Amino acid sequence: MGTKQQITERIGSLLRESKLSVTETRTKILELFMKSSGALEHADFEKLTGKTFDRVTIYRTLQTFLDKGIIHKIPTTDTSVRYALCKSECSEHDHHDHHIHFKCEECGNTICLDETDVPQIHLPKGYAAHTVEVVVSGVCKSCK
Amino acid sequence: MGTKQQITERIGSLLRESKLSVTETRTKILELFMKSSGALEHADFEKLTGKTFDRVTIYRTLQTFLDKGIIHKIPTTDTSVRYALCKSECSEHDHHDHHIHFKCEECGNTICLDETDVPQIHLPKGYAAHTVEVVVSGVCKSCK
DNA sequence: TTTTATTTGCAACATTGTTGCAAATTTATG
DNA sequence: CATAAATTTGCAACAATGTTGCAAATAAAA
Repeated sequence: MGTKQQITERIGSLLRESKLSVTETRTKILELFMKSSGALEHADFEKLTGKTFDRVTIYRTLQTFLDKGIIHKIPTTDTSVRYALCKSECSEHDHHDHHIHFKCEECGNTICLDETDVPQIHLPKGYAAHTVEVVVSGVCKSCK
Repeated sequence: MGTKQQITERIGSLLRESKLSVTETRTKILELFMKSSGALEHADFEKLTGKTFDRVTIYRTLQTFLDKGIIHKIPTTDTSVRYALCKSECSEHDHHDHHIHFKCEECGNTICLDETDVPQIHLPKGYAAHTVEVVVSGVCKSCK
């Protein structure tokens, strides 16, 4: 984890690497991602920051992070959109998140299982796969 | 496929089997599902029916169909919710849709690949899987 | 420190989804 | 087939979520 100071510095470099200005909103939101054990959705940021930031700013910040390959979206069957930090190998035009996602039916948390590879899918003839998204629902380690 | 007459009868039985009244809205929406090659989302119904039905009625109809196991949801990374018909083996408390979903990046269509099984996922110790959702993006047969 | 570029917050709006209730339709009953 | 009972529908009103333009504030560059 590291001290608060170290985290702030790490966030600073991450933003500068992505050619983004280092602002309070961006720093705070990245901090929340790093502290969190799982994926976050828009509403979480308003709660966790106590409405310090405008809704619009949060939307725009998340979009910017997506564009720069800092975070990725996780598919859901409801209208919420969940986001999680990408691994360091991701960049603006190249996502390398070849992991699956796990949603716990008990605690509601969604986490990235970074060690669990996305399986090979054997598609019918004529179909070309580009990306494969896997979301497993069940009971997580902590809730078992 | 069958004649219009036959489809209407099939829909009637399906609704009665699920202990639902046979109404115009429900018949029309099921008809659209059966005609459609892929998954549909709420907005499609308003378009396809030419605003014949109230938004609220469509929401409630889709929810009812979900509850009865007539349709299922497909996960997405945006705020839209996509629905598709379940296979005949599904019932109110028992879904048996063990297939993957394919979203074409060209035509935007989402389809159920009924012959393609959901792969076994080997989770880390401590995790219990309940359902596995797989959505593959790429280029479909027709767009290739 | 000043200039320039970027980001933020506000207002206003668009879209999507929900709830209560009266009217209309469907199903059950005599 | 007519009527009663149950269910479904449409409307109005609201809540939540997401978007856009623009002026003020902040960060980066000079």
